[in-house]
Amino acid sequence: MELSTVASKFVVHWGEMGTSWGVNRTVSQIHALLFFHGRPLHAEDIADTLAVARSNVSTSLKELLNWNLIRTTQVLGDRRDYFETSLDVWELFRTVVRERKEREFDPTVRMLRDLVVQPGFEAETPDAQDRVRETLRLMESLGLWADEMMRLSPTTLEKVLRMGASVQKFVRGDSEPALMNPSELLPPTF
Amino acid sequence: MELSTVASKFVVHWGEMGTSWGVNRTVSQIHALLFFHGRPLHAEDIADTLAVARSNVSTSLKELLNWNLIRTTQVLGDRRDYFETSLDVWELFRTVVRERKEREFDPTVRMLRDLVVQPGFEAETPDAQDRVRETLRLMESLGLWADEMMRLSPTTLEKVLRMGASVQKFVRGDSEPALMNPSELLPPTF
DNA sequence: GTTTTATTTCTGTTTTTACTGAAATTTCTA
DNA sequence: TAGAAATTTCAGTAAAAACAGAAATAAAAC
Repeated sequence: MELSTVASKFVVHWGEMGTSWGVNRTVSQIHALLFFHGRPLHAEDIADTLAVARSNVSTSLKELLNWNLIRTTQVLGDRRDYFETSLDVWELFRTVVRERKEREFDPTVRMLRDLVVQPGFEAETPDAQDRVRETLRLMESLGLWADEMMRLSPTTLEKVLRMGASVQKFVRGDSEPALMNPSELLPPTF
Repeated sequence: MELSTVASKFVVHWGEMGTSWGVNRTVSQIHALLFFHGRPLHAEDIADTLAVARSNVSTSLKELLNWNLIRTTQVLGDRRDYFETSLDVWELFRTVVRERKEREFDPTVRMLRDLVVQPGFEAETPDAQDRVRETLRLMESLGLWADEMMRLSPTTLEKVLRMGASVQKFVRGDSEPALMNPSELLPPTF
């Protein structure tokens, strides 16, 4: 498959940023490709389009599956696996946040919880103890908040965000606050 | 300087996580050390304590300065530079968010803005166009929101967070919503 | 202005990560 | 169940990042 200039720019940039987002270039390029293309692709197609080794694609797809960012689909009369991603950016966003929280955040919270109950902890200076406890408190608040937010439906999440930004404009007199029906805060499963 | 078991565990873990947070081990270990220790240290002291090369510390300190996570201080009668970090976790948190946003987020927003006005863009399928525009929209909302949030004082920021988590518990009937005086949402500079 | 002290820069090494291509395995098909 | 098609694993290579130690530079002291 041949990429248009626009598609190519999108995919290449996403790939470059991927490295600073904690995944390698190929992984984020593949995801960008699937997202932009909008329809399922099989591994070989991806390898051709991005000009990377077939095996590299295999590894990267497995990683994307682990991130819950893609899923496999089947095409009638074709035994190959096809891969697709959600086309809803907000859902993708939620998935990324959830996964990154689990990998990059939760382990530290556990470490801190562990630390403050260790026998040696009380021997540290009171100030150091306070700082560690404060760190734990911050991370726990943040984690709790993120969990709640990620529980919201994409639509609601978007509104909460816009409201958050607007509340402050309002207090500063820039505009009216956004209106929102609290019942929308109910999780989508309700 | 000899680290206690607790301090060591804190520093080592922070260093490990650093790699998944986009900075290298030494950089985040140094920051963890300065934070835990709570008082200014000079480069050699840091190198000794962490058992890394003096030159490595020099590079890492420069990077931490770039991140605005540490600053230099002077000690009377000592020509060496001493380094210290803010001891307020919330302020540190704000700094990290601000910096990461600038490096890992804003460039992509610019790319997307650029993309949607490129001549070739209209030639893409309507669905692909929509997805890119939606991505841009999401990132712009998120960026705006983050900017607003990071403008708040640490104390207020903490309250907003707790409130955010509590609103939803309330709608689900778990508890009363947190109370908050809207005037606290005024930026600290007011 | 020379010596001492502190810091940075630079070069080469080590370590880690990403990737390729081939081989092995699995899965389907006929 | 043999063969073909698709996928994964693996071993080796390439590329990138982190780091050490030496050399160079800068800053202060004498």
